[in-house]
Amino acid sequence: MKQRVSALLREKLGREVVLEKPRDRSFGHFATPIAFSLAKELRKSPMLIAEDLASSFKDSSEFSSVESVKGYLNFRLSEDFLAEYATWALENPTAFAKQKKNQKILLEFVSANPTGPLHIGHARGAVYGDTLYRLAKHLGYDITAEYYVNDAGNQIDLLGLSIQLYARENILSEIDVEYPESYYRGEYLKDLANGAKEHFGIEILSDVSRQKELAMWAKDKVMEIVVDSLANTNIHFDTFVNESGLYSDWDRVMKKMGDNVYEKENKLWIKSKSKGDDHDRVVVRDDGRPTYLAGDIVYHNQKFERGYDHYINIWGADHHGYIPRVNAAIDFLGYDSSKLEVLLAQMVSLLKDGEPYKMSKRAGNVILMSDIVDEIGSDALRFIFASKKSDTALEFDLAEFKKQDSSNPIFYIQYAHARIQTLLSKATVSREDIENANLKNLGENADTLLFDALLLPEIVEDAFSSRQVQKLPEYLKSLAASLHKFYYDVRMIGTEDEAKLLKLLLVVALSIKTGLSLMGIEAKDRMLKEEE
RNA sequence: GCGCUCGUAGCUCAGCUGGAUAGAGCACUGGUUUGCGGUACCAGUGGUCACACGUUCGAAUCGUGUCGGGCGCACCA
Repeated sequence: MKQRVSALLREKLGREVVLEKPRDRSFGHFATPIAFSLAKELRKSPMLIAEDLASSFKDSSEFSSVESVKGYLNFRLSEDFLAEYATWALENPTAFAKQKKNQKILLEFVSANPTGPLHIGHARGAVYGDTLYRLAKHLGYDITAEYYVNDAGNQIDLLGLSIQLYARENILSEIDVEYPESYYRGEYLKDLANGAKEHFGIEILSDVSRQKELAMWAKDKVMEIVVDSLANTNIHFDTFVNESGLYSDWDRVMKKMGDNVYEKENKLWIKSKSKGDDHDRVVVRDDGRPTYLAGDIVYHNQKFERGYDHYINIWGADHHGYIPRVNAAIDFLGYDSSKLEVLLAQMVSLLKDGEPYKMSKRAGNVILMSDIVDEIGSDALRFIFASKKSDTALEFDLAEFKKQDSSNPIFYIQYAHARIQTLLSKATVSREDIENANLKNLGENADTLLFDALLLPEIVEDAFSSRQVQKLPEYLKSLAASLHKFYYDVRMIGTEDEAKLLKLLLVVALSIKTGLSLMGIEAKDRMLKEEE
């Protein structure tokens, strides 16, 4: 709709026009302050310009009125235009708000180390990434969701060690097991230790020389746990790339970097400082082991060789200092680093009884994503995280998070959808009558609701292109509110307008359902009643 | 110290490519059924948009500075 209106304006004025939502709906559907910016050039008062423009739209069929108010230009779409659009949407529900973009995007997110289950901090990036993915898919982008598995390096050795330590104390009942500070703890080690015992035999639990073997087996098991808990939240990946599989390409990639790599102190460095990084960075240590960055260089080379138009990485905010060196490496490889967009998901900090609650994988007191999902459900979790702007640090109380009442708007939205289904089931007219009804002369309230429901395509486009996923839940909340209000203001069943009013509700339901599905949430047809 | 980022109602957060009286939910107060699930609706209380200066016809929004919070400043991932 908005596109249509801007196109008309562009034609008329020969320039791009900023369209905005009027503060008050009585002003119309769209508004523009264009007259203010024209005032200077034309040396006329904004009021006069707006008047002139308004009268020039008198004959257009898209608008029922175009008015100038205090220099603003307010547009009201015609009933014909809205009715036609709504009818089209109902006839093509799967095409509603869809587009066909011509761009191949690689989206990498979560990419948590396979050393333990996902905790609540990972959930934020996971929800954010998956929502972006769904939006992009709907908008017709050719997008791939990828998980980078860091299955090489110290943390994997540590996993093997941690399993053995757990087993020695709890399965082999050794006393005086000494724990280094950096080992992992947590319930999941128990399952891994028992699983290893079954798979390899009990000896592997105490044989230090087999730590590596144990770790390589365990990290795959951990990945199964991770994938499983993501799936429980409706998050799926198209591809997984293992760090350990990338190093066979090492020599070729280094050659590609040319003289941007040099040797010093028996280590290998890249000249990232010349690209704005604080220092040059080590990629291979003097004992020959590659650093974390080494893996990322090979990985990003592989990404760019696969030939996408655009790359998005979602990282935790604590990795932001890492961006310059990765960009430097991409440039050195001969690719355009501006094609890589890094989105940072800010930290999630927890409060428990009003006190900051420190999670640490190594202390074993992490709040697992799967625990929260068990407790409040995937829908509520997704809604909460998708509602927050990703670049704001988030703080919440654990108790608050567990509440399942109206303080969580997902229930409010679901209720709106369920309410519509109830009304439809009580209809005294046939489904066919409803679908064929003419959406005209609905009255002001209904007209407003219809317009709100048809706004979804703009929201989806905006939410994705600005990477501001929270715009979708915001919209759904306000649409649900409009619906609830409408329900109280207007009686539908049994009235002579029943068919067209229910058709209007079908449009609202379509928007809610489509919007929720873009957040990985399924719209409910009925709410479970409390008590029996 | 340097870099990134945030600072909007008691709380959790929207609004930020400058534009019409600063929004929502929660909390608090008071109301709403002869009407389709009251898990809802309506109304009210509550704001120097951290502070200062600047740009502008116009600033929560842009710029500079100050203060405050978070994160980073590894050959850890």
